[in-house]
Amino acid sequence: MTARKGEQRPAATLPVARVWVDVPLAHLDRPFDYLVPAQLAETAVPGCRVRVRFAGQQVDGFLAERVAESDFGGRLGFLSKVVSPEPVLAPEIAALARAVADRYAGTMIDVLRLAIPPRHARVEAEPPPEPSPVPGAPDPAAWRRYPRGPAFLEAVRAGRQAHAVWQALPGEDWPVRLAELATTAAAGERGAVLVVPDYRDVARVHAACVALAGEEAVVALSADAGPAKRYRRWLSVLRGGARIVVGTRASVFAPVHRPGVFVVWDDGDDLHADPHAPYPHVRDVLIQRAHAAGASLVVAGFARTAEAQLLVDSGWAPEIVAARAELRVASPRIVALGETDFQLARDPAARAARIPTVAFEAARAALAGGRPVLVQVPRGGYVPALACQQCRTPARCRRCAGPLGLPTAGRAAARPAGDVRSAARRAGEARAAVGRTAPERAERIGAPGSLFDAGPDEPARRGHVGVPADRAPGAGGLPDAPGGAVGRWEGPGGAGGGRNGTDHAPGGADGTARPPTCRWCGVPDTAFRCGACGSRRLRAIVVGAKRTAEELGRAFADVPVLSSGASEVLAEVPDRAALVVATPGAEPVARGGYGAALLLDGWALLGRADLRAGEEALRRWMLAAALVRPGNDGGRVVVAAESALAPVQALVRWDPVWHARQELAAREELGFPPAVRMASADGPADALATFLDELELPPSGEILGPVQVGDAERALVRTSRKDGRALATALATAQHVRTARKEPDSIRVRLDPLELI
DNA sequence: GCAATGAGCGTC
DNA sequence: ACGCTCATTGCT
Repeated sequence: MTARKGEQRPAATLPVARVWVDVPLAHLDRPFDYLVPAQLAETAVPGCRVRVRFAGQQVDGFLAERVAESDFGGRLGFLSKVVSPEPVLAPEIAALARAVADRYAGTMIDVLRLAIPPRHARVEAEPPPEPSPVPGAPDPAAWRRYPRGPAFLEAVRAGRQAHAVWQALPGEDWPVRLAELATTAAAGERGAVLVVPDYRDVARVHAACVALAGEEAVVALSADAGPAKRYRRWLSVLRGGARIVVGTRASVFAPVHRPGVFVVWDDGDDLHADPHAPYPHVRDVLIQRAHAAGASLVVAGFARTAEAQLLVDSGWAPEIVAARAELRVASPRIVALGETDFQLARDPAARAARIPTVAFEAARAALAGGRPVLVQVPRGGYVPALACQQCRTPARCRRCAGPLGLPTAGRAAARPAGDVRSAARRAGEARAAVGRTAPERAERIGAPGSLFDAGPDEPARRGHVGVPADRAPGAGGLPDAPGGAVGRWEGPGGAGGGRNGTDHAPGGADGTARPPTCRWCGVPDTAFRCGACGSRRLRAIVVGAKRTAEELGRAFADVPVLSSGASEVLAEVPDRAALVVATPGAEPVARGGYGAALLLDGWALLGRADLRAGEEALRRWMLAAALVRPGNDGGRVVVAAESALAPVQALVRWDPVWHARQELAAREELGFPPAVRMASADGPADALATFLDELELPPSGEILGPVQVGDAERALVRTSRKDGRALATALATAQHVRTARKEPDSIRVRLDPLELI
């Protein structure tokens, strides 16, 4: 397949190959043209892997397309070699990768690295699989518990495009529901991609799909398989053998033929955010892909994210939720125990474990009935944040609403407030809040003209503009706003004096010498006052529930204790009396359902220095509580958290929709994603400063920070949603400039990063 | 005044 | 890791 030197002649037809070269430089993120030598005319097919000479080096690349002529002015080189004629880059995936790269201010080749697994020559030489038999459509009966469920399945069956945000009932056998969706598509000779957080979920959903659609129709793609196995399975999808793909995040790019339905399960799980550049999120990629492919999409989970709520609010996706009557039948009985309700059990052993009566009794009853009891304990290693001493609402910066923390010696506290710039300020308007001392600033926060005011270019009304489901989710690429423009965003106090708006507290916050400091913008807050209850006292969140769980084991001395966590994760536990201690995300499934669950990780989850802390706590609680039997079958859940808190109320009432609405409203008020588009930029101080200087932001653009993060610095950049595309373009352009200049330092850019501190 | 040499740069 | 440009050097 190698072209020999000297005697090269271009192919007779379509002699020009457009090639994505595998170089890491942002400013080279475009195809380069090469001549196809006559002897490679047949093998140099669109989508194949090639090697080309690029700047004197041999580099890998993907052949995007063959065309008749080039518009390059200079002399073209020849392709050096066709690595393999296998067309691994399907046109659909190429378009998707381009859109994802643009959405995340990254490069095509970075996305292709995520999308296309490494080649394995021996596997490629194996004969292609037979197309799998078309399965029959499954029985949609279980979907009748959800009013719009059967209609959605019917749309998938008929090959119509439909979107949905689905909240599963507690106890729902969701792997089987996902298998039904996939098999319904496969029955119509369409493909399906089911994306789940981890390999345990892959195994469960794969088994469910095999049971419905047959072994040959389904393939499991997850990173834990070796390279040969991985490539073989992926190839079987590419070659049309398997119609249903079950996998973890990278399978969003699986080259299924004629995709009919995409599903992301538990979209709030941070495993759905790829840790490799350009850090795409499964939900975003599937929204884009479903739209481009005319396929259906389900964003699913027990809990609902603010992002999913936005899809509903904008009219992009109708919701699939059960009626309250169904929920009453399915839900375990859930109670919350705050500190005030914390009545210790009389039993001496339980007393030693500091187990409240209600929890102790719930566990005792379940164990007496021969059923396992789930005990959810926090993982170690959460960064302690500051919260209100009195009501434990996380303490937030009054200017940018970032999380407050205690500065470690010699670090973030030193950054002056003057580092904060906004596009508006650059344009010449002096803005009020910048560079003032804290009390002065506090006075100004609620006033018009603060940094958080919606600019003149923002839409005047809050709210969403609904669009028909067949409309583009965003102009020309990934949906900047699924369903178009979303209303304006404002900071604290923007509209009518919000939560933290009018505080003007004298005196120190907690009596310490070092004032609490915002982890985002670096501004110290010498006059903290809780926005929720008005208290001026702060506390650091501390955790001790792991020990509680151990002591609980002693309280039930004759019951076996099983443990599932970071070191060893159990998939399933036997259906008999046992204490199952698990960290969030590692809860084993109990076949008949747990008799009870004790959720002891409340403060650790709610106290995380993360804007998603509440949503994340609810998500993890619901995942655990969903494993418990219905209340009328004795199922009990006890959560150790203050019942006044929104996530706790949402759990007790099993109302993920109510919580998601609140969460989204709060993000709109505070100026967090998904209400705004935000990016983080990390790098050495000097390089970052230059990078930020050169950013050409849209009018709504604003820079927070930088603040010190470890050895480097981090800034946050945000714009309104409608300027999301412009933000990504600005960041990409700034990266192009840097790599073109051969700057030695690199700046890491992430859009809408999940962890924002 | 101009060839010989080398560093830097773009990259088809 | 090549081949191009452009600056510097050294010789007539």
